[in-house]
Amino acid sequence: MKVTIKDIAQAAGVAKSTVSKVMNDSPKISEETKTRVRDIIKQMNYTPSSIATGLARQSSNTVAILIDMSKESEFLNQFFYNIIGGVESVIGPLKYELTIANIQHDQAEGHFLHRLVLNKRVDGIIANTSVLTPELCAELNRLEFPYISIGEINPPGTWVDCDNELGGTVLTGHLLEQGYSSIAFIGGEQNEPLFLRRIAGYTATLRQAGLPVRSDRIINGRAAEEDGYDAAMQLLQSAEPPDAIVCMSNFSAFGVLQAARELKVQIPAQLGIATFDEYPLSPYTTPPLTSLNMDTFQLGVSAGRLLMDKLGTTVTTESGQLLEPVLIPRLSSLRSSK
Amino acid sequence: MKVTIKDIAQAAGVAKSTVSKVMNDSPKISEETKTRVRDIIKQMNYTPSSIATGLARQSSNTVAILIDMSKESEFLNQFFYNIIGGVESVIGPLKYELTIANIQHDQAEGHFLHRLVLNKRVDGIIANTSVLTPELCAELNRLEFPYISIGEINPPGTWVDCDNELGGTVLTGHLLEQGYSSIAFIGGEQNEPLFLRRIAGYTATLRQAGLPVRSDRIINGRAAEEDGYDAAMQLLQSAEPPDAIVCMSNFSAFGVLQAARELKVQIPAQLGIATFDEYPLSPYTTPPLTSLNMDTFQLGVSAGRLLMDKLGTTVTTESGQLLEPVLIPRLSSLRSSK
DNA sequence: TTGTAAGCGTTATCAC
DNA sequence: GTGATAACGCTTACAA
Repeated sequence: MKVTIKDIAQAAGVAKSTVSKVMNDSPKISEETKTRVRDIIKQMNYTPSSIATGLARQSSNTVAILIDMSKESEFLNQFFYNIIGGVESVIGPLKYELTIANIQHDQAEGHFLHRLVLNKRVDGIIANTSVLTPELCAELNRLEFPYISIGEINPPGTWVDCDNELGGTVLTGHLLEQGYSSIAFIGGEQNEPLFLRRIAGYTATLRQAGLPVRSDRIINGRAAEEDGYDAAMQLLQSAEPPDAIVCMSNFSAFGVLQAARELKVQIPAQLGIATFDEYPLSPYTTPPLTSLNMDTFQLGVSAGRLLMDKLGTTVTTESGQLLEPVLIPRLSSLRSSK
Repeated sequence: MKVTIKDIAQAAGVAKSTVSKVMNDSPKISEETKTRVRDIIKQMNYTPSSIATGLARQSSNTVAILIDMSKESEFLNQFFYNIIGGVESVIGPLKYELTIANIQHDQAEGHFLHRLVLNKRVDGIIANTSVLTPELCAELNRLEFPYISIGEINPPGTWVDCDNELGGTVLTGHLLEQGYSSIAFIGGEQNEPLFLRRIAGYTATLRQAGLPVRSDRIINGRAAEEDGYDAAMQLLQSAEPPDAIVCMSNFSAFGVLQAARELKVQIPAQLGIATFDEYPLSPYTTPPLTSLNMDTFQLGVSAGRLLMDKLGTTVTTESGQLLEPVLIPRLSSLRSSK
């Protein structure tokens, strides 16, 4: 039923190795036999078994994106889906396959290190920092196994990330430009690196503008609607309410919108809102949200390229690993036009 | 460097075949040797090469989800992302890997039939009807290659789908219950199967309620905001405007909200809105949208189960392939409480 | 330029 | 119970 290299060899009256060389377009085979063998290959509709090839070549031509699906917040992030597309767009044309692996099932023996790496099931890995713990990175380094981290990691490791500090700068700067002067920041989790980066940009921008950085204007919490609502309520009802808020996510921002609506605070007149992340809902809230788009597809592209580089498939790769975010100004923060 | 079955055999002083049997927990091996060999395996940190195993067993323990990333509308649908999660959740524990393949690059020789199927790279395939054309299904049937379609296909093929007709019924029924009596339907593409199913439910429900089905109340178009806006404008400014609208998507619905706002039509008092699909934005529009949630994660689970069944890995599978949608009533259609 | 033969790391079929 | 040995389908020196 299935046709193998042997069948082709026989049909063409040549050795298996010759067929193999023809398949790989070796220069040591005469054009004559090449075309002859190729004809037969077409005729018999032969496709080499990638498993056998993999065994012989000691590689699988596959890379994995690791995801922790147990973390809903992470899995549900459409963010990852875009990364998948970005990675695929660079590795696909290079004849690599993409497998998506959930690290959740990975108890002891089922650990992805075994299931995918030692296994030789994949040639390289892409994952974010919550999966790629320092210990894992150390292990992968020791094994000299190629991997790319989404999010900054320690030196020997290669990573890509969105420039979150710049993001904090851009959002804060935008609000300042719009004439807001008392800007709060909400929705970050205390010591989370993501928050720290973003708040750094926020802080630096305020300082540079000669404005004070007040700790009572920075409210930590989850990046969820309720937390955004609570934070906004607290801020807006304080003695000196801010006149603008930078939010960690669209959901936080929606909570702020809700609070403002209830307190009859006019947006953008009395309160400006600008938020990280461009979710599909950003344009559809009332008013639409000024948001900062991080091109996660491009993030996947960068990660894919870096990985392909490591795998020796030469691709022109930019050395910079930080992607610039793009501000999308919408009504929630535009009062200069008034 | 890398440790193979041979190394273990030598270290344990047994034959390779014995080690293999131990790995597969064959009953013909004494507990004694089993534990001895296992100890060595642990010690030497041995993991069998899945490529070699694949070659020997003639299977890859991998299934693919095919996506056409060139169709933005399709790729961007977070819908697919949930399916991925659903599929993974059933095949993962069964030691299958998941690969995501883009059929876009598949010109001639690069066609996925070669790249994945004839290739033996994957043991089974899951894809939606836009990828699984009748010709492809025929070919796969001929090859007796296992595949599951997301969306109904012809007889020999196995498929899963959301019950879109029931969806049409539920949404229309809900609006009727809320006291609306003149219900329009917008956003479907003329002959698209998805639209036909949904409109069938809508039509049947109206008929059953003794209401007329008026063709001027059914407006086709893309499921995008602008189209929804245009359709709503047209309907609401007509001689006999409807008092409720069923939308094909959240985006259509947002267009309707926009139009209603401009025309000062009160929602839900003067106009009820209910829509297919529960996007993250549904709860955040003004007012929040009554929407119909299709559990696409569960769709992936069903597809995964059916495929595992075909691959002989017995899993308890429900025979029904239609998933029931769940109505999430929100303010945009609730006037009975008033 | 083409053919021979030895791997690649498992599994599976028989003997023992 | 355990061990040779032949597949599995392809690649790759090394010969010819």
